[in-house]
Amino acid sequence: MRRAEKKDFLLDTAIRLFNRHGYHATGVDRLIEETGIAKTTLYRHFASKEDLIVAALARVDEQARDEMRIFVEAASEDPSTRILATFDQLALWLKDPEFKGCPFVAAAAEYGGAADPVFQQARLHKRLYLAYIEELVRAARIKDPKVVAQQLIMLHEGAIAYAQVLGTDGVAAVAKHAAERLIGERK
Amino acid sequence: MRRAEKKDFLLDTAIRLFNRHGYHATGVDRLIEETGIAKTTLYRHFASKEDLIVAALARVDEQARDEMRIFVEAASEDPSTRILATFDQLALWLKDPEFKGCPFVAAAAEYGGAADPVFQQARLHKRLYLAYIEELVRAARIKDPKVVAQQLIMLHEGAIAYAQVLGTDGVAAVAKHAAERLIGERK
DNA sequence: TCGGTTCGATACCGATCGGTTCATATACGC
DNA sequence: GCGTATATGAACCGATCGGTATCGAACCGA
Repeated sequence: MRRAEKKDFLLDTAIRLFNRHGYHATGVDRLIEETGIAKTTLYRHFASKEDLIVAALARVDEQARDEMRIFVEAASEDPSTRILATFDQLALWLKDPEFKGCPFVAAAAEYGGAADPVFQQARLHKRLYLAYIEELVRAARIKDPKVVAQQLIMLHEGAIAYAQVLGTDGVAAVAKHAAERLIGERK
Repeated sequence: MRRAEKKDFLLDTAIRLFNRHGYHATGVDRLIEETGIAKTTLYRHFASKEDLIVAALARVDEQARDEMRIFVEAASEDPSTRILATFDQLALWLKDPEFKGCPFVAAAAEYGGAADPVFQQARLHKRLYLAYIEELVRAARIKDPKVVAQQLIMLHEGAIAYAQVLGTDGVAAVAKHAAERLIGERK
């Protein structure tokens, strides 16, 4: 395995473990045991566990927003339909057996200091996500795009939290119906 | 300080520390240092840290739902207005400088196993909260009360997550406007 | 083939984790 | 006033935490 491959393998495994057990609960020893990669190698790629977490979040952010963008663009050309398609992509995520709630919200909860790099990375993701949704809303020529984008994000986040604690059955579809009501007759 | 007082003091302090730093990150040693109560005494009241967490969550659940019920009943007699009042109570919570996101969602994230007592306590709270909202929706004679209650819960949870990561300014009001749209013309 | 350099596995570091043991202090029944 | 039961604090437990030092192996151009 090459250098860069090892780094990616570490990150992917870390993401899996962090999602499954949480950030504090996932020890560095566990990660090196799971990957078979030496601790020294890990610390050559990442200065600290915090650094690793930030890198993992950045990777998840990139993947998640890419997948969403690709899905939405493939779903439809109609701007309003594209907005609703975000909830179909959400449904795919919730159905994943590895789904355990939003990694960014969890990270923000475990590293709550506003100055904490982990928290800032989580906030960055949400900002970028919000900006993307707002972009979709503007494309649909909906009034008050900022407010509507916030409301759509809330439906996303709410569906994720609901699914995490109470179960995923039909949650995304229910959120999608709410979104239809929010963006309908509002141009 | 009497026995029962010590137990309450332990629980209240634990709740504060758990909210501020997370569950794994808050050590038992830190809690006993903060309260000045001996570790032996703590373990006489609670069998384990997990037991303490469950008790803390149960206490927060009780307090949160009581406060919401009292606020809503004082706000109005009109069922629809009462539904919207839940977002005003939410606004109060978000404004609290100690606010750090939903303690139950955080607990569910850190103790993700569905069989984990901590997770089950978190789920119990959400179930009771959902049941209360559904009760309000039924009182307002709104169609599809189960679905609408789910959507309102999603707005609550979404507003909480949004506020936790991106800031609290005006979030509850924006969620309230979305709720108005969801329950309007739907009887 | 050699000398030098980078790399990785192991053993180890002090600190802290959740939890327990035990000896002492205190309160209370007789 | 005395003996007993209970509550307490402090010292301690093995395990694990994030992070390092050491030392041998693999690899490099010459």
